[in-house]
Amino acid sequence: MAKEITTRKEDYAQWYNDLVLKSGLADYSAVRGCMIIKPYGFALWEIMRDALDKMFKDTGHVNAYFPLFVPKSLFEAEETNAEGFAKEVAVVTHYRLKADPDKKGKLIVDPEAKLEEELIIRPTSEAIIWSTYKNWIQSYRDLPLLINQWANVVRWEMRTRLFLRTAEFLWQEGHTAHATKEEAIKETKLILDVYADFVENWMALPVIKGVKTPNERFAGAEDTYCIEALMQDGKALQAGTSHFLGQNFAKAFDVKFTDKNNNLDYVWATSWGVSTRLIGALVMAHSDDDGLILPPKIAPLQAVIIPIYKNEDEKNRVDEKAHEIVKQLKELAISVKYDDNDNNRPGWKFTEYEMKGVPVRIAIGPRDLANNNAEVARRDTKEKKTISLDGISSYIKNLLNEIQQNIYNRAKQYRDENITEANEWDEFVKLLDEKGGFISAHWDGSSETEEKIKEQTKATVRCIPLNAKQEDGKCILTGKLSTQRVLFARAY
RNA sequence: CGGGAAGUAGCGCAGUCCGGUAGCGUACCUGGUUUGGGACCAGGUGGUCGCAGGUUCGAAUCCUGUCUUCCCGACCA
Repeated sequence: MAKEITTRKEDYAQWYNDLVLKSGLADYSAVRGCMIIKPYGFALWEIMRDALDKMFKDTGHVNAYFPLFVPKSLFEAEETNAEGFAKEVAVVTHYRLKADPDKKGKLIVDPEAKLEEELIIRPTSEAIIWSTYKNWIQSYRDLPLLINQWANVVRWEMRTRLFLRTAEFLWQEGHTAHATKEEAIKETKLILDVYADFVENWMALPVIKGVKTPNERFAGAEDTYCIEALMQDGKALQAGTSHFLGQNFAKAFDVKFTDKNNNLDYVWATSWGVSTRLIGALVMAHSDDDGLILPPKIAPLQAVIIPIYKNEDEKNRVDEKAHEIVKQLKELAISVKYDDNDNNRPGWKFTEYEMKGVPVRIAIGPRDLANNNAEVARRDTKEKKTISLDGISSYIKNLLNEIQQNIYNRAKQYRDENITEANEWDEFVKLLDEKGGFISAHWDGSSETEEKIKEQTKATVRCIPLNAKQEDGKCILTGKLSTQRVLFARAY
């Protein structure tokens, strides 16, 4: 049977869906817009989560956990934030069901059990966390407070898409409190660097660090920093955000501290998060028609060994060699599986592990045994080589590093080739329609202009790059003066 | 929330116009032959046709209502 995944750029959404569903990462739930992360997908998330978690801890953060339910009165305390999320929160209004008097075996919401105050299911946890921080912070000695939480959140989106936009998703959200504005801004940027480091070095996905325009800013933030990545269909994806919240939440929740000079002041805050959306980014950035391509550093399985045999005797001889290789690879901390399941034939296994994105495949059969060889295939280039069994483990260790680097280089080359400068409006529109990717152009800095550009082209300012050089120019739409280019793109 | 499409076996679909025993592919089970890129042969299991009403001797099929999902917009990480 031929592989069912077919890629055509115009059917990118369908291709992406098929890939996620068939590679064993996730399923759709019967509950609208929610996803089920399958064991393989969760293993991938665990690796990503553990790597990030370590990076947070290495930078002085600790984990905690806060409630799923947020009383409406707390939720509405920070007005900008509340209004920003109001349209997409799930609301709990009752606390009990009862038997339906009209239909046997059915239940109805008990009208007697209406809550005095509705509970919001967190779309993000600023409200519940800051109402708690109020009690935890009195003095500068309590600061900085550097807390992260791994949790699920719910945002009732009109339209959902596996991993990229689901009604419920898993993420981490950091919430920190600081004595000074400078320290809080430093924290915001530190986390941005952590995110960029993780996405580039673990996920092999190059990103652009930047600041959001006021239109795209997180509701309740003073500044939103972000990392932006480019997908293979030319659309941009926001991969992570880090917000400088100023004193907005401290004021809304009355979180004050006494400083060294005995002055009372509001604390300065940050919040930051990345979600299971990163898995979507990974799939869309690296994969091909044959399935997933996972960077070795986050692949749940880095290598797989597939035996080829015609009878028991051959199988026994292959087994012996395979177990030796497994042992050697494990000594080098390489995750490996010997798939000697007799139910599937070798060809089936080849296709299966390619679909799952396993970086390296080792095949051993009688032909190889006779020559003390194995066939080693790499997923990123699909190249196959015959390698001597002597020293094969170190060969594979090097190969994994090479694959990691190659996947990154490939993505970076593609990304760089798809950042195009535009200086005229017609050129700008043409580039968006025909080439896609990031368009680097001047913008007059006004929300109205950004809004007009979005209406006419569906493109938004993805970010104002942090490392942008200063350069005089004219706004792509209005012709007004501008001092630096910003990145536009159509985005997910 | 606006515009389109679809709900029939685990999955993918045909059948619906024109009402008359529930079909195909795949998966699954049994036996045998196979095994270097998703094997083949034979036999078999599995479905109150999304749900609720209605018309009819008879409804997957016609009518009414309803729920859900997908796609395209607006919103969003």
